[in-house]
Amino acid sequence: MIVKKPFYQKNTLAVAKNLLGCFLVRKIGKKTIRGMITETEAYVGEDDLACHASRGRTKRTETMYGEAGRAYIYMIYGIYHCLNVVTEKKGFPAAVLIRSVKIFERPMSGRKTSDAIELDGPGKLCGFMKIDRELNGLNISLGKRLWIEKGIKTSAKNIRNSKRIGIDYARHCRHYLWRFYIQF
DNA sequence: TATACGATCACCT
DNA sequence: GGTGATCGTATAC
Repeated sequence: MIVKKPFYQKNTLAVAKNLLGCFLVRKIGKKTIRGMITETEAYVGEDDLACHASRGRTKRTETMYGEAGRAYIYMIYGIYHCLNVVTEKKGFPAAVLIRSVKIFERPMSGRKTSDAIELDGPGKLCGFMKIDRELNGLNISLGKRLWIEKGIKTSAKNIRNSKRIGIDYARHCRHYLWRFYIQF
């Protein structure tokens, strides 16, 4: 079941938690890759110094100011891409960074190991799923090329939170516990 | 026009 | 623990 727009219009911290256990789906031609979201981070508004929108509305952050349920994808360190989902009301810049997914199905038939593939890190995730800025602004509630489906049930018991990664420059905001991950 | 740096990762010690 | 890769973006001049 494809996650629709109202899901993304809620409070960003709630969406970040709700996305845990959902499936991120990427369709490339006939191939479909489906991975369970295991780690997210929230970036909320211009007052959040870790959020790209803290420097105001620019060409790059324009997508974050748009309607909920769009993909905000940017390049980082010249080599990697990061995938975010835009949340909350149109005009309010907020998004959830998808940091990690776990893929259970085996990519190659005949492989003996049934180990899940851990895509632990936004750069690795985008690399494996071939997500780049070409998909920036895509409406992911339509179920075309990239979307999210309802997944396993999670509860407060198996959701953990911590400080966000790699944003030590964000003064007091770096202390916010806006990173969420699943602990089974 | 020029410069500084980043929501990362792999590899090094 | 630390560092280099590598380029788009923001900001300063």
